[in-house]
Amino acid sequence: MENKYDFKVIETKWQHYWEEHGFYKVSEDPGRPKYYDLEMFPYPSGNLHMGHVRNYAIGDVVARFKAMNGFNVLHPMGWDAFGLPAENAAIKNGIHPSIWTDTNMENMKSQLKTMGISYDWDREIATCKPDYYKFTQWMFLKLYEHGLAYKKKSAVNWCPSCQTVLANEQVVDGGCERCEAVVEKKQLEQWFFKITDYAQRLLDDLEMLPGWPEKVKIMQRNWIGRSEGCQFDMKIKGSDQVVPVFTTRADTVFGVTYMVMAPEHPLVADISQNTPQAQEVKEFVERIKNLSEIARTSTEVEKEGVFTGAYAINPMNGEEVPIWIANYVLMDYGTGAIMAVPAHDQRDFDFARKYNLPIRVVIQGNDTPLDGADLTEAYVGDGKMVNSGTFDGNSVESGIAAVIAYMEEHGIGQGSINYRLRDWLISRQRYWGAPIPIVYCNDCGMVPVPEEDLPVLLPEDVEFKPSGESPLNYVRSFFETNCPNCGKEARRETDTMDTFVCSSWYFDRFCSPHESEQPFDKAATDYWMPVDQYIGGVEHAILHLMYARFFTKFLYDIKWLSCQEPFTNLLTQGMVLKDGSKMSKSKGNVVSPEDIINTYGADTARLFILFASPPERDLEWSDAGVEGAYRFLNRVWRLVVDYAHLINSQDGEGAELDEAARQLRFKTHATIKKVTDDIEGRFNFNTAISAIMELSNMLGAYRDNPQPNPAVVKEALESLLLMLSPFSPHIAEELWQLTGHEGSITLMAWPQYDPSALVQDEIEMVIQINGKVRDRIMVPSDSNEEEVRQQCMQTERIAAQLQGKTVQKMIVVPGKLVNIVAR
RNA sequence: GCGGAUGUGGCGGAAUUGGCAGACGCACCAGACUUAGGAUCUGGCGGGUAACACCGUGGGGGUUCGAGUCCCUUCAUCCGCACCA
Repeated sequence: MENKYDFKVIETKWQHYWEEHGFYKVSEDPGRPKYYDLEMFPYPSGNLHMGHVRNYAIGDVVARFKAMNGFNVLHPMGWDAFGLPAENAAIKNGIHPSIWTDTNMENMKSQLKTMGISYDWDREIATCKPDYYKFTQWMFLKLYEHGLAYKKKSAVNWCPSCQTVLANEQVVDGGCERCEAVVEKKQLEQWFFKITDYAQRLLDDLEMLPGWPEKVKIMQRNWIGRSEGCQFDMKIKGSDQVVPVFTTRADTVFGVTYMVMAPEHPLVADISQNTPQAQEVKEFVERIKNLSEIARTSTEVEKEGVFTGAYAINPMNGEEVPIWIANYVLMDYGTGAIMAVPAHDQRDFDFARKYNLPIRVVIQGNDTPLDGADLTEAYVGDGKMVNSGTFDGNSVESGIAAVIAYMEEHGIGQGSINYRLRDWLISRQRYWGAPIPIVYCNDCGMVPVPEEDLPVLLPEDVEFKPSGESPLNYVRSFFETNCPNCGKEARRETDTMDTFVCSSWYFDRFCSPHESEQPFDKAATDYWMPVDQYIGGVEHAILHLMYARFFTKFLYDIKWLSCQEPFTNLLTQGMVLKDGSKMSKSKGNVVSPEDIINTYGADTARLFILFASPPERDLEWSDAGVEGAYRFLNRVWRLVVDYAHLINSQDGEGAELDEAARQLRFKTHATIKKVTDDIEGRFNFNTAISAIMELSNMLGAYRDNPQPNPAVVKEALESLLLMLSPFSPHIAEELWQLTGHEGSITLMAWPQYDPSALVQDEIEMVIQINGKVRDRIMVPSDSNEEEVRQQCMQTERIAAQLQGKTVQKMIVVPGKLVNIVAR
């Protein structure tokens, strides 16, 4: 046959056809159910990698499948286009970040187009464009207006060699990702978003997300880290000062033998003043301050501390206990100070043993020694309170409640909840980001830029410092401005926003990407939001997904959005591996999507990547596997070509089906059922594809039939192409046309199975003896249990096996098997 | 240390509700076609055996007529968090 599968011609042809006919452009249509299908938009690094291909192939199957099932599908794509690599490229190669980014976006867009994904490109957005970041700035202003954006001095990661602040994610193993210098801590004025105000809702509303992987929800729960306890004040002996402490173990308050404050605690200098320990304390604080984040907080580091010379008073029993400062107490959790109960907290125990501090047992477990001196480790289990005055005899649980109640009654302290979650530091001392819309005026102080003055444009003409320091600090025309309030000379904020801010609301923007006066049109988000299916890498399980949820809740609160959660269903796809590890330049195991698409075509690339593994799991790249996918598409091609004469004739309509034809029809409908269930119910594209392969195999074998039934073949082939089309759309289009259909397969309805075709006259039943398969029989599918029992005893093999045995029991699983229990 | 996941042929994987372990694909072996084959088609393919028997889902134990699937225990690998009071 001269008609060969020429993917290059076919793929180009249909990509142009789809584009010319605007197939994937969508608008709101109240008459149809909507479906918002979204893949995490990429950073425009310049080239697609296999992880992208996998992500977008998965998303495209969902989009095409839903469209064929009658949904009005929104499937947009854009660019998370601000960020450090562009700036590094500028420093290294002298290319302006905007040019570098534009070039990359263009390149990746054309690569995406060769994949044949059903994007509505009219909705393309890039977060680095003023028409977008204008509204990122608007988001900032709204948060500011509602008291959720604030500035405070904070310890940040500082790279002494690059002379700049680094984001947490830019610190790799305690060093700068760019120059590997050891990162230091530095106190700087920084902008924060008050995500902690939403901690409880972010936690509670995880319950509203049954469509999210449990794993991601657990990670978020742990990250939020809610813990219930109480907070109370410890008075400083001989002073009016008090130090609040937080504990989850109020029941152990009578076991307090010392107190610990974080070295950074603001009262440390005060209380140690005029004590013999003052100098030692000062030195210790200095030393700890200069440690890197890793050296400071790692569990590997041995606990150490110094006595401050001061004493605190336990409000429950009036006892005086020494106040220490130690490296194991952190300033930014709880109150930065703890009551130490070495008998019942392992960390306190370790510390107490090291510095010979007393250990007093106040919870008596079954075998807990009463004397702290006999303990070998802290006792953290349940038990009865002892040495605790009137509270003795309480269990841990009732003791906690009783002590808190007592504290509240006597004005000592109160029940309190702490979160591990911290406010979101959004300042970046970088050029390539959305400028923070704030002006500093000597008279008016901090003044937000009025909405009508947005966007605060990034100046184009800047000079990049080799040190990495933000060029914005040197652009007078940028930072010299007038106060929006009083008109006097003022200075503009030169920090830009973390790129996670840009990606916290882009899914809203996709609903109405061309709005110029507002971030999005409420009618559009009311129609499209929330995203029905969100797909991306699990590496965003916490940061991006938490920030996006926070923004959505905030926009809901200020009545801009009608949904409280942005993503109804979440699919976290696994990584693409080669030789057992993640593809990376340093390992030299990178497979380029461009090469694969050039050699085998997009249909093959997509098919392989979806077939090789279920989406959530890691996928091992295999060149041989790609060959296999390519061969399969070639087989389908030949199959259709071979049958072309048959299906173009109209013979055989309504004719009686022989056994072979009935089997083929059964397989067709069974496959439709299976593929539909696999895609819709559980996103198992690998098994869906294997089912399509089975149908194809059966159709291939049926070619040998001397009297084929054209109607049954036609139905089988059409179903095959329809089911293949979400996975490998180009070849499906071409073969659809080749089999005499007008128009595009993309617009066709998903095939429906006919339950009556799945009814069989006879079914096979397995016969087991003592749980082992010994024979199989065909029985009429309407046989009752008694008939099956009779029949299975009569087969030769079963009769032989049962020689000399007594049948004790028979278990019949209708339609499946019979198990004969014989001894 | 805590939390989570995974473990099935030579390989990727399937078995969806406790009911035929190994679908589908790759690799491999044999055959057909052919000047040729790294194309295509047909057949085979967990171990074991002449054929049965028998053994087999990381290891050990248990529940059950029946376990890859449920329970207990243990090992290995990967991921996340990591002094969170």
